[in-house]
Amino acid sequence: MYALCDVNSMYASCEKVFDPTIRNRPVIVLTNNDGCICAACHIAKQMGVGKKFVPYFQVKDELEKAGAVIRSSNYELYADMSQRFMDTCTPFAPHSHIYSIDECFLYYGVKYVPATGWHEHAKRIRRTVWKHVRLPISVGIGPTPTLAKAASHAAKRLDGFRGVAVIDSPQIRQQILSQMAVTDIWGIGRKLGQRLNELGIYSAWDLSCTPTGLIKKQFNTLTQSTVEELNGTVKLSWDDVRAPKKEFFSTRSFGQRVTDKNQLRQAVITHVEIAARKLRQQKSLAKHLLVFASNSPHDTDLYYRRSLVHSFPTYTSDSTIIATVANQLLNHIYSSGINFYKCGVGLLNLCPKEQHQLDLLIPNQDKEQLMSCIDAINSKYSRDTIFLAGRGIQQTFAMRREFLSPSFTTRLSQLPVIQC
DNA sequence: TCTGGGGTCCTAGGACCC
DNA sequence: TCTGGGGTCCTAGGACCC
Repeated sequence: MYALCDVNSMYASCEKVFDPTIRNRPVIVLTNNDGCICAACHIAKQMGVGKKFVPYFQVKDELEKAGAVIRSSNYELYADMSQRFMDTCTPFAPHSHIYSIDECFLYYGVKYVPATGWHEHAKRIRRTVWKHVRLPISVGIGPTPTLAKAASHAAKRLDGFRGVAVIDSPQIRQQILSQMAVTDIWGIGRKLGQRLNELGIYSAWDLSCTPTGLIKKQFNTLTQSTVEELNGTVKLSWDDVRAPKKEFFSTRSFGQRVTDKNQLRQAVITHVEIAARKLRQQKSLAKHLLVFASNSPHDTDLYYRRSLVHSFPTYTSDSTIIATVANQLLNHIYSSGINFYKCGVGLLNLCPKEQHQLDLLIPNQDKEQLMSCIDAINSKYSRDTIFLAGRGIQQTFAMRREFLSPSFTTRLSQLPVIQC
């Protein structure tokens, strides 16, 4: 069996943990640069405000009228709370996999059944997370990852489940899938949903009843696997769920437009550090580096976007080597007179470090010890303890975060204060 | 006054080669 | 001069997820 533990409105819930004054109010959290809405607590949802990913300025008045509390994204807080959540969930199963900042897959193997039964087990996970971390979660359990996802959807959205759903019989499977739209299924988005609707397939249950042959013919094997998973056949094995990433990106829009080459360079180097750290964390090496920068399509009719790909002579995960190349590529990407709005880097074409074939003629130039030393120090203290000088000491392109809450759990100076 | 997220994977199509 | 097949590599853009 598979379980999916999922924090309800993660960012909004994190904001409420250390601020009792907003617990009974609608809370909205914005994306980077306070651009769009990215989370709304259940009170906001009930009031019908806080639709995900609409630009904030477009709904600002509406939110004000509803008396909503607005918060900027506080990733320091969410990342720390996420860690606590994961640490609490993972001991409940022999295998676990962190799927995203607010979701965690648990895998129990094929035969295992908890002594208390699945339902009680799920409730225990939920209660424990609430007790230890004060975050509300949903737990969905099912025989395949896709059904666990569907169960978690039911646990969160459907009446009568109260945060816990277990798909352990054909009846309950039908009951849940019939109440879900096809687009509520993991892997079925807007476009696929439209095409399925045209075939008369509206609910998840409709899809599960569609012959897989037809789906394979009209769509692809991936969608076919989804249908089989809905019917209880495991197509996404535990290894698939945990498959290593094939590329890593770090990109961000600026708080203010950037025109200065040096500022753009600092941003790109920052992204190199972030992407390279992810790469090393996965114990992978990259063959290709992509660097891009662009203006905003909203600013002007003349959309400017340049991206370049560099192929390293040998696979690498060395931040200094990657940064040097990124810096060179930037010379061809930068153009004066452009109001840059976004930039980023990608590390592509990865291979596992232990499978890497060394080149007979090109010596390996990765400074592996230096990189692991930097990673060790930065993970022990702060990400910014040791960094490449090219990133700059005083970055002037900082994000706009007008409504930022304190980093309650990660900065001594911002610890919550209880007044008696 | 200004304000429009971030990440990963896949595919179609073009360029080029033999 | 035009045409044919098949392969690789690269790029842009689409689709999906949170």
